[in-house]
Amino acid sequence: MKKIYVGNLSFNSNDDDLAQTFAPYGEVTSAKVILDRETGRSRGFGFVEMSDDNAAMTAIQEVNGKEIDGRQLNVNEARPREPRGGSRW
DNA sequence: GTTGAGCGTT
Repeated sequence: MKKIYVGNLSFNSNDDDLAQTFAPYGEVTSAKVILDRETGRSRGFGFVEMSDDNAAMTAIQEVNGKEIDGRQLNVNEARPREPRGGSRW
């Protein structure tokens, strides 16, 4: 399983659009466009998870730079998300 | 427009 970061997304993109973008390259197990928690609008980036690592890496190479709605996607392996939790737990 | 969320207190 590979986690992929997708940046420079069009604000018109949503979770499903993201899934469809990667679907041709392998099994997309999860796709999510990050929305601004306060406004509910797109933050311009998202994450995709694929079950097959090499399919994911191929997808990264193929989708990276892909122009969508006039913007070129910035795709690469995602970095780990900071652990959740408040200042003390 | 660039690396995810939330509860709720130090």
